[in-house]
Amino acid sequence: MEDEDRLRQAGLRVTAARLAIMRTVREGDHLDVDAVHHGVRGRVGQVSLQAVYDSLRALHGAGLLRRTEPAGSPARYETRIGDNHHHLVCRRCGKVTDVDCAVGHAPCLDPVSDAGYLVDEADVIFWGVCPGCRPEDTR
Amino acid sequence: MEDEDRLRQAGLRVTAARLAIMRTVREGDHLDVDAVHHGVRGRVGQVSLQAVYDSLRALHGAGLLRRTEPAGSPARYETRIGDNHHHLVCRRCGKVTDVDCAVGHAPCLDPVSDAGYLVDEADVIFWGVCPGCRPEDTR
DNA sequence: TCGTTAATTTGAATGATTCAGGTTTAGGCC
DNA sequence: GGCCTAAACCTGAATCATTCAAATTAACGA
Repeated sequence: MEDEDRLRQAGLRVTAARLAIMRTVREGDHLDVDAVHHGVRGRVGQVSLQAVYDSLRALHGAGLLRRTEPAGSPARYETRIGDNHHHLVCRRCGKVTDVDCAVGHAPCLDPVSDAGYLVDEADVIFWGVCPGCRPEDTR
Repeated sequence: MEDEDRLRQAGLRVTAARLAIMRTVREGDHLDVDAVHHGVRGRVGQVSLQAVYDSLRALHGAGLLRRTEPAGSPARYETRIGDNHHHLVCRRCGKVTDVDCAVGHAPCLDPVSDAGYLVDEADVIFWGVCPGCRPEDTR
C-alpha cells in the first residue's frame, strides 16, 4: 500500500511533509528526529522541527511507525512494524541493528509470569559492540 | 555481604550517603533519583541531589546497582543484580515489576543472529497495564 | 467554494541529567 | 594520632530532547 493510503486509513491528513517523513524513515536506518528533519528538508524544503516531532508522534500513534528509545539515546524511528523484532545497540557508536525474534510470529509477549499485567508489547534491546567498533583482534 | 564491604571491594569510599543510598534502593521498589534522594535525606539528613546522581552513577558503574530506563520515564534503580531478570512496566502508572527470565541462568544474551555484535547485556521490557490500573471487568 | 478542524509555525517552557569549580573528607601512610 | 591526596560532595549553571501554547495555514468533506 502507498503511504498516502496508509495515512488516510489511519484518519490522518495527507501532507507533503508526512509523505516525506515516511519515505525518509523507510529509506533510513533507525533515524532520530534530527536525521528525519534533515531528510525531510532535503525532499520538500523548509519544515519546522516541531512539525517533525508532531508528525512522528501522530504516525507512531497510528501504528505507521515504530519507535525505539535505547537508554541514554534520543528516540529512533523505523517503518518495520508488526513483527515485534528486536534491536542490537552498539555501546560505542549507538548504531541500531534489527534482529528477528526467536520465539515466533507473535513473539515475546508472554513473560514467565505476567504478575497480572495485560501485556501488549515487548521491548527487547541487546547491548554490545558492533563489528565496526570492535578492536581488530576480536573480529 | 555488607554494603560497606561491597563498596570497598569496588574501590569506592564508604560514606554515610552511599550506605543510605544502598539501603534506600534495597528497601524501595525500582526507585527513581528523586525517590532515592528523599529516602536518603530521611536517613542521614541533608544530601544534595547531585551527590545522589553521582553516587548512583558510581554504584551502577561498579555493578552494585542495576539501572533501568523505560522509554519516557526517568531512570530507576534496584539492588537485584546479576540475574538479568526482566521488567513489566505499567503504561498508566509507570509501576515497574520484576519478572524472572525464561531462558535460564545466564539468560537472554543470545539474539537469533548477533550480526557480529559482542553482546554483553539484554534489556527486556514488557509493556502493559498493571492489575491496579486495569478496569474492574477485565480482572 | 466554503467551513471546520487538523496540521504547521514560531517561541517559550520543562525536566532529567550532566558539567564545572571550589570545598570537604575518607582512608592510606608516616 | 596527624598529614596528604584523590575521591566525594556542594552550589550553581548548562545541556538537550521533548513538550506546551497560541496564532496561522491548509486539507478535505459538504
